[in-house]
Amino acid sequence: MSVTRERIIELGENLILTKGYNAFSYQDISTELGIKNAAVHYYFPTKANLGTSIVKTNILRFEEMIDNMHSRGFDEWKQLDAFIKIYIKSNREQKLCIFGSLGPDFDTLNENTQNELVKMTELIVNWLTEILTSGKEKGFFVFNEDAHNKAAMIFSSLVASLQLSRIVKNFDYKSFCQAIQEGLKS
Amino acid sequence: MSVTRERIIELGENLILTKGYNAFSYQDISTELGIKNAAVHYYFPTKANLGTSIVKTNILRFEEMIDNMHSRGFDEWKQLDAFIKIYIKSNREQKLCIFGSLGPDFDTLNENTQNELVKMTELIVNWLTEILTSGKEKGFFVFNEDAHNKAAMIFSSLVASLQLSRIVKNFDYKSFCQAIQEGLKS
DNA sequence: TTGGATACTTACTTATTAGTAAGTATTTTT
DNA sequence: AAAAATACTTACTAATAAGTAAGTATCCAA
Repeated sequence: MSVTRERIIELGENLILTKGYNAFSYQDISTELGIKNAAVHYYFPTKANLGTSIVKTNILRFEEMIDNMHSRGFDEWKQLDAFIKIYIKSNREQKLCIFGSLGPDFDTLNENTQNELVKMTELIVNWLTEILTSGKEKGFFVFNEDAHNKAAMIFSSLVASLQLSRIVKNFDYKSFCQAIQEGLKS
Repeated sequence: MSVTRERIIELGENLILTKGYNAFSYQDISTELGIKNAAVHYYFPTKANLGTSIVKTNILRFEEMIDNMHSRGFDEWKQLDAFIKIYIKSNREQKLCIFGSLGPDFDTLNENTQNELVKMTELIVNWLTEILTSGKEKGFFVFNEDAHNKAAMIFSSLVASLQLSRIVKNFDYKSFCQAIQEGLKS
């Protein structure tokens, strides 16, 4: 596939994660890549196409990560840890996650982009619910809440704390993530 | 104070909570109020002025709620419950909260709006930290995490789950909030 | 070597945006 | 009754947005 196409997706994603979907323009992308506005439209006729492709890329990336962890035989702790490490990296790079960025703009998104975002979100929450359930069965995790609620709690915590971390000074993101993990022990 | 001015703030806030800051325009407001574009600029010369006023209004509203709860002698459980009820109401109205809406757009906001948003966020998180701390001392709440992290966890959970609720079908927001409260018991 | 696919650029259009200057009607104050 | 403040409207401007039609250069395959 085209290098330019991939760079547009990468840059578009970064723009969504920093400025938000409705604040970035094709001009932002074309200027950064040293190409013209119309060249971006050549690959992605509409902004909705680009948005949808970015979410689809995130879905693929997540599915690959899960496959990878399964083939490496990661246990529930290791899987949760790998997931949390994604957020620690995002925080280090001063970025939000794709759900936290696109979520608030949901109503303004194209139907296809909305559908992909729903798919991605359900994929993540269902996966989290599953590893919490099996991890609890194996005695790894201890919690009283319904597994789906617990998954939603952990996911929500990670998502919104990326925003908290940008806004509240001296917010210790790593310590926060450790607290989430500690909370699953006793 | 002017009725129109207050209606602009109210409508502006609703637009932020549903479409997001960068997706709403003065036209949206003027059309809805049956006035002209320039009339909105008469009260709020720039969009940044309006944004800042909306956040300031939220700060005042929150401070009034705290004062009110103190004068009514609310204990820590009742205070937390009142706070959570705000979110349950927002969810019922299919709205996000002001932090969850403006947070992702932080970098695109005017400096004054940013400062007010920081103020509001610290106000909420510090208040939550305080009632968690005193509630734990009194034996009301049980948790092992650092109080500040626990406050950030509860706040983040409430914020991002409003987004989850709009996106994941059959998400039971009330049950989710109950799980948060149950988690503070044993 | 020629036809077509690929990867763009040039040069637009149309719509929407935030914002403003100047004017007007109404109410309030002096 | 006159002056001034209030609450707008009219009529714009300048910038930026998404999007498009038509053209060009390069490369690859038949």
